[in-house]
Amino acid sequence: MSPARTARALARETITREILDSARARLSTDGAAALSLRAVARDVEMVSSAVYRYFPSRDALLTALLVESYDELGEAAEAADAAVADRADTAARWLATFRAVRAWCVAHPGEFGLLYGTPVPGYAAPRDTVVPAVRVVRVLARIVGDAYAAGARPTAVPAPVAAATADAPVTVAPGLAFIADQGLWTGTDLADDDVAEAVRRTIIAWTTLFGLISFELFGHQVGSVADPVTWLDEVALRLGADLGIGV
Amino acid sequence: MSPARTARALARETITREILDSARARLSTDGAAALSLRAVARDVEMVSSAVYRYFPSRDALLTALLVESYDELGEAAEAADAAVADRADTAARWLATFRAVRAWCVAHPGEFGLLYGTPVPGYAAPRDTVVPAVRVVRVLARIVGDAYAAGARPTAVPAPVAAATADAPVTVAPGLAFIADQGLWTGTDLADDDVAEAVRRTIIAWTTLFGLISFELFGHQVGSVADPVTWLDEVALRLGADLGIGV
DNA sequence: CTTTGGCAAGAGCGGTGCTCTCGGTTGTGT
DNA sequence: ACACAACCGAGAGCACCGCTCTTGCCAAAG
Repeated sequence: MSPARTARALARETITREILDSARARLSTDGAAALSLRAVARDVEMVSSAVYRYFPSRDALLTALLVESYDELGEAAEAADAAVADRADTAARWLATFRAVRAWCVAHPGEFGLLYGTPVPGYAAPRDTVVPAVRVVRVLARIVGDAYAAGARPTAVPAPVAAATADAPVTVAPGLAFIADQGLWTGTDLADDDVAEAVRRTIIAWTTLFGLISFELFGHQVGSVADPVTWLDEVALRLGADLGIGV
Repeated sequence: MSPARTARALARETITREILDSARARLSTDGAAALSLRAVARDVEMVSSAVYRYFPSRDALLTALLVESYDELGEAAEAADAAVADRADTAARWLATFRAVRAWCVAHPGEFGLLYGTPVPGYAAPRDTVVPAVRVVRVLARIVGDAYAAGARPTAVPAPVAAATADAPVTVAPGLAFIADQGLWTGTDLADDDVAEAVRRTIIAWTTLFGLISFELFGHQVGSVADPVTWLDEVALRLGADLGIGV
């Protein structure tokens, strides 16, 4: 960017990219926990110690991969939503987002494992990763908000749930605070109860979507789901219908 | 068992147990992928090569841990269901099972990572693991079957879902073949459509339960869910209500 | 032209899975 | 009672890993 594109800066940029690409390739074959800095070094034909000039530690490399992957996934979700021409067709946007998220994860199983799988043992993701991490659920929330602004409403709470949670405290409250912060749901004249209900179901939808993909990629669906693609479509429809999307 | 409890056989049994226990402890601290045979050897105060007398490879040790953990989790689920005195109260059994599954997973995060997290890179689970692996979902299916035998029915399919899947092939068909095989849902005079719907929702329920626990244990709920325990209760109620459990 | 600093290379430390060999112990058939 | 076989723990060794430190080269900046 700013630091005068000298030959040296350019070379550094190129090599950094090569390292990241090789690391992501290794991610899919070896898994995040077993990501080997030496193996990456061999791939880019450098000595292992040289890689440390670009990333001060294996953890730093992991963080870079984490941010890059979260951003790619979020970008894919946002692009899929934005590609639906009829902005009022929230059902189509909802389905497109579900499909795009799954498609990215299936195309990048290694990165998915890094993002949502077993945490890498001695590694804790730094703060920088939370913003890109919520991009996907932000897309979902925005679609819900648009649907409600257009008059849609969540379906009624099932009677037993309503009875059991009548005087229970709202457990999800801090939950999607950023929804309010970022004004995703302003413009909707929802009652507070409807907002709470919508937040709950949005979180459930995201949780289920993650469960679907995780089961598929980690091999827990063999013999129980014939076709993951149509299965995901159907579940997406059901979750959307609960939210009042797609009437 | 049968092979005459000689002093040697007894010692072998004891040491095998010690190795397994140490390995499971390490599982929680280091993660499944980084499980080090040398580390468990140090824990049981043996030389690493000696451990190979008990498990021919690290993979064999992993398989043993996998089977043992699946069985423990399945046992916990079955015990929770069985502990509900009023067998007709399927809602209570449903909730108890959800709670027990979560409780076991929270108490055994390392084992959970092994069972449901990122697959260990060079390791593929052998056939022996599929039987214990389905015990949990079997418990859920049995409860659903009991509810339907007592007259419960799944709630109506949301209109948009019904419309979209009207002429779509059944994608989940082979799915819970073992439900029919093991006669979990005999005694219910369900229409074929209701059976298909119930199978779908049972799978969705299990998928969502897994997603909930995974998000909680892997740190994707921070800031979005205040109290995982009451949140799980509520989601369990909702999923049960969709299935017609808990009217 | 000199100095600063980025960068590749290599040696070295302690860790890993796994194999092989060497004695000592235990169980068993004669 | 003895001998043979099976078993088992210890140790050395191989090739790999992440990471640190030192050395020396070479381009960029003054």
